[in-house]
Amino acid sequence: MAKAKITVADTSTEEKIKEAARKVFLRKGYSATRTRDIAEESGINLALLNYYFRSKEKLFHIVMEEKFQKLFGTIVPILMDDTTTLEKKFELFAITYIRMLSENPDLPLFVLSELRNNAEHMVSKNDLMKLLQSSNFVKQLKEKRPDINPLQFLMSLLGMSIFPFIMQPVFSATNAVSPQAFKALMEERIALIPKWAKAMIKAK
Amino acid sequence: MAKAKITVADTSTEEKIKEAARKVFLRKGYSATRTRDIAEESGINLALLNYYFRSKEKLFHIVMEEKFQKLFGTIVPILMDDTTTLEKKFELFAITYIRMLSENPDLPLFVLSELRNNAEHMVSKNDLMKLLQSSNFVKQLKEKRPDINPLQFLMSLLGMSIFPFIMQPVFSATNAVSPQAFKALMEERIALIPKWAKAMIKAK
DNA sequence: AATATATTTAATCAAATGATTAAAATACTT
DNA sequence: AAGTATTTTAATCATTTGATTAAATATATT
Repeated sequence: MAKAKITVADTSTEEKIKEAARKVFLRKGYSATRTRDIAEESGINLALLNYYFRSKEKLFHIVMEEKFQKLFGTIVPILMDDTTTLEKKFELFAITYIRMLSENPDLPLFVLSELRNNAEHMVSKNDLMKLLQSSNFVKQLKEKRPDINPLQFLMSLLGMSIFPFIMQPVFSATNAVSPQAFKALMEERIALIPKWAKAMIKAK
Repeated sequence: MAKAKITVADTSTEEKIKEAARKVFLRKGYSATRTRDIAEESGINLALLNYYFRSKEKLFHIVMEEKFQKLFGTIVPILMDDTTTLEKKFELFAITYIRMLSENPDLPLFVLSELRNNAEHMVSKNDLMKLLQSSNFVKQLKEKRPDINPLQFLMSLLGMSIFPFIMQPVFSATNAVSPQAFKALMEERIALIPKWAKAMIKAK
């Protein structure tokens, strides 16, 4: 009944299940994932999943929390920094975000599509948007372009960065863009996005 | 055994089921949707779903085909048109696409997230990308900016347009942007996107 | 070693779910 | 109206699936 409190360094079973859960949930989403998939993927007995995490739902919540943080938390420090110029933020944003997404290509679709159904899974929900609203990035945007809602720029930056990864399934299935070609496109994009962002800021 | 071949104008039951299927599938996705949900939503007996469509899978496929076409087919005529300038295409694209998405806000997340799992559901897959590759839009982009892969511009345009709708669940759940405010932002975006696109094309 | 505690396993439950069937109701044809 | 085909319904199946239980094994504690 009393869970594994002692076994702190135990990354063995519990962590194996979590790792498998990350993999399967991210690939198939909550509803299409069977607890048996996770058990099989991690090579453990099905009952252990419930022994360690009580339920599919609870395990999912842990994964979701991690991934939400990864998807949106990554950019926060960059946008908050009040020692960098707006232009520099564009550059840091692009390189950080595109690189992170390249290593976690199914992160956006996972988080955003799961959020659609269960908004209650939204972690640190109030924090995020308020944080961004009060960021140095937003302040700088307002100074440069007081005529445009900063959210418009933010959505564009995020969209230009995230959207290609959301489209990747389409590219793959159509054989239009090979994985290698996609990777190259994303590397090229790291330079393009800040260039474009600067042009957008100036556009009248 | 012989299905309804005679009743062609019958939009009654069959169409009622399809309409309910559109609604439920789009809101919850394939896996989270139960055939009983669709039956209840359309007010019909569960067995009728299988009577008319054989299986959940088949019914889904019909809906998916429609929605895929709507998400990507909408822009094809605009991009193919060789009587309009590149700048005009930006404008037509933005107004057409944003307006369509405003009326179908959960279209992108539905199509793209379902496509992730079942790429086989991709309809007219070869056609789409080849069509775009040979479009007047791509030709014009190549002329103006031979140094940049046209796909980079296309992804940005699509991303800037589609991404806000994919983010909508986040906005709603965080109470950061009310539905009315979102609608206003999107209307504003209809003018912003072509302006930005023009600036991006010129950016060196 | 003996005992207690924690972990793992195999078997099983109960509910949910996609699908089918046989009968009833309705519509159509002659 | 009678007969035939189509549509609809209620009941039921067979699987799947999340979860539990009780026993077995391993690990720690004394």
